[in-house]
Amino acid sequence: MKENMVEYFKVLSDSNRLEIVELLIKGQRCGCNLLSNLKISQPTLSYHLKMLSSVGLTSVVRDGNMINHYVDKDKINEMIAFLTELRDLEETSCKI
Amino acid sequence: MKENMVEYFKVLSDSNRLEIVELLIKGQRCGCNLLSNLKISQPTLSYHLKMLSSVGLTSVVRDGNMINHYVDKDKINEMIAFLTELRDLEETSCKI
DNA sequence: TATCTATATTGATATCTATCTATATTCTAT
DNA sequence: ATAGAATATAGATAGATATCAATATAGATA
Repeated sequence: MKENMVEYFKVLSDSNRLEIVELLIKGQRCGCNLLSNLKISQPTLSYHLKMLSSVGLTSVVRDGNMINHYVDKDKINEMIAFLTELRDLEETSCKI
Repeated sequence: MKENMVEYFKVLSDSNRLEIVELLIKGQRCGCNLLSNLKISQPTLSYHLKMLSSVGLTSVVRDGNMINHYVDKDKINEMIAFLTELRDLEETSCKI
């Protein structure tokens, strides 16, 4: 669980990738569409999309020439659950 | 807001730092205490603690020789709020 | 089959990151 | 004032990261 979180945080800790997720969460899009909304080259976009899918934050579905990407909201929910549990960990006096 | 999130994600995207946050969230601790719970050198710990506090995820309070660190739970709540809003962004048909 | 479009890969590179050892600083207490 | 403990800084380094231009691949269609 925690190792997954480190991966998710790492993948979301880039402004272009976070932007991509914000675009995709509203509905699936192809790379060419994303490209027109970002200021990066096509190979760089391809690299970021691979990072996102490599940890499962996004998945793809082919549609002819285009490959549509979409966000796996379950992964977002996992992050929310993790942070909520973290926040709610009880204080203890056992520190050693 | 979003730029803050990129920073928070970046800072939490390291297993040692996430471990530190998990330890601190249960109550404030000094560096020497953290050190005994981690497998890193003292300068490396100092570096990580600085990263955490530089984005405001932690703060410090001096207690004699020791410096106690604690997590700012408001920042965790900000992350939860951001991810929740992200997840709940409505789908639209306007993709361009 | 030839070509066009969308996407992926390669190779290069500049910058950033995590880590260490060695040393310095800061504060307390003797 | 000196010594000890906790913490910070400096300098070095191996490895990771984001980026690009150039090129390759895959699928659709004329």
